[in-house]
Amino acid sequence: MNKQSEILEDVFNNFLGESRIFKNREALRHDYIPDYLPHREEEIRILGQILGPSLRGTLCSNVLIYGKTGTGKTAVTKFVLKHLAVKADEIKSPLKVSFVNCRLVGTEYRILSALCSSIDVKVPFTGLALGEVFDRFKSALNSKKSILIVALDEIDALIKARGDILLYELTRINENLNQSKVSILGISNDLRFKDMLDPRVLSTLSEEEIVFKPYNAEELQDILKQRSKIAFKKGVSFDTAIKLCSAIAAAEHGDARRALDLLRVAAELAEREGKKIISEDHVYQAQKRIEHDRVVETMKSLPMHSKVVLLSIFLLSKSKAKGFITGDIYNVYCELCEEMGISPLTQRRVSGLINELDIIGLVNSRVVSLGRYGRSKKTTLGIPFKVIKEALLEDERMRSMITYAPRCLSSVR
DNA sequence: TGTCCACTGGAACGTACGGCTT
DNA sequence: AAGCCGTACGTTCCAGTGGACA
Repeated sequence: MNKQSEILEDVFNNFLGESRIFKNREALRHDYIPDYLPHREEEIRILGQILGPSLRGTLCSNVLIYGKTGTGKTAVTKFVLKHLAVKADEIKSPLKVSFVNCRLVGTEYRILSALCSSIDVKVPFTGLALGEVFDRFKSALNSKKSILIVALDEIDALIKARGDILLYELTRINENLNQSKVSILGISNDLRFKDMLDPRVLSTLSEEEIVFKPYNAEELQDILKQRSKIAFKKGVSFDTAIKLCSAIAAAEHGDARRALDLLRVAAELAEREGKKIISEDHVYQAQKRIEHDRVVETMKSLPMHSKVVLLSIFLLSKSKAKGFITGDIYNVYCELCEEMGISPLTQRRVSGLINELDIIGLVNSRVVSLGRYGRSKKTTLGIPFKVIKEALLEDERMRSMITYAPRCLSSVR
């Protein structure tokens, strides 16, 4: 066996052999639902009280659950629904529960077909009109006496993509049912979600509301500690890593998902080094890795012109100037387009593209007035220069332009 | 105090395209 | 296959604007 074969042999054995760190890697994934959810007793109790009446066969109120990402909305809901289903089974109550993630499921059709399958109605993958599926759903409900609790996770994705027609129909469904009843539980992390709704839908949907507050650093620590006990083997040292992960995540909106991701990636890095100690350094490395992956992923999905706009801002950042107005960016953009042989969009459109880049966090822009010199948006890169550079290098067309020196740059204010 | 810059951002409209219905 | 519809993306037009400067 030569040297290289030995190296690979080592690497593979590392994976095949038992992990030195992980006992149960899954426990650090954010979709893992543990038996106990720290610091969510109050929310669990409230949701339980709202859904409780369904066990007696009476209709319970519709609920809207709000909160930023990683505040435990989905976990608490799944936890309560799981216990509710178990209890219903115990007392032979005709209660059914259906949990659908609107963003993952995608289309209205698939949401409806998921609801149908939860009450044992079979519908084809495709081919039926929406109305037909809805009718089958209703008649199936009408043919038996039951209470159905429909949980729609990431409900804002449904509204943004399709408007609130399906939601409207769902909130009205009880008017046409005489045997069964349907309660809706909506989960949203977009706080402006309510503004997008038809007022009639909103008033029906939000009979009850629960708001999930972000976790603070101490609460995040408790969550990580609890998961670590399940995830890591004995003798693995993770206390300092947990403190740092919690502090980082608490500083950014108290997102438990973020904290768990950090810890998981840090642990994987430690594992790769064959260590049993997850150090602060591993956490910092993990932070970089996650940030890098996020930027590369978002950039991949960007339309070409958005990439060119981003490249323009990147090239401007290379020069000393700080904060560039739309006119400057547009000049560089036009030059790049010419150089790349594509026809440029209008300034109005580019201004819109900058706003879109701002929303996804790749750049920061704000409207400023320059007095005599007019009113414009000042834009800067929203993430470290190096990260953007790495991400741009992964795109073939952008790679060749990354060293380009725009002619118009000397005129930048 | 009024002017005027360099845009912003809303609105209406055009075009291309994919999916569904007929 | 043809027609229809909704959506995405882009253009054109234009009223509105904050504040430096004359």
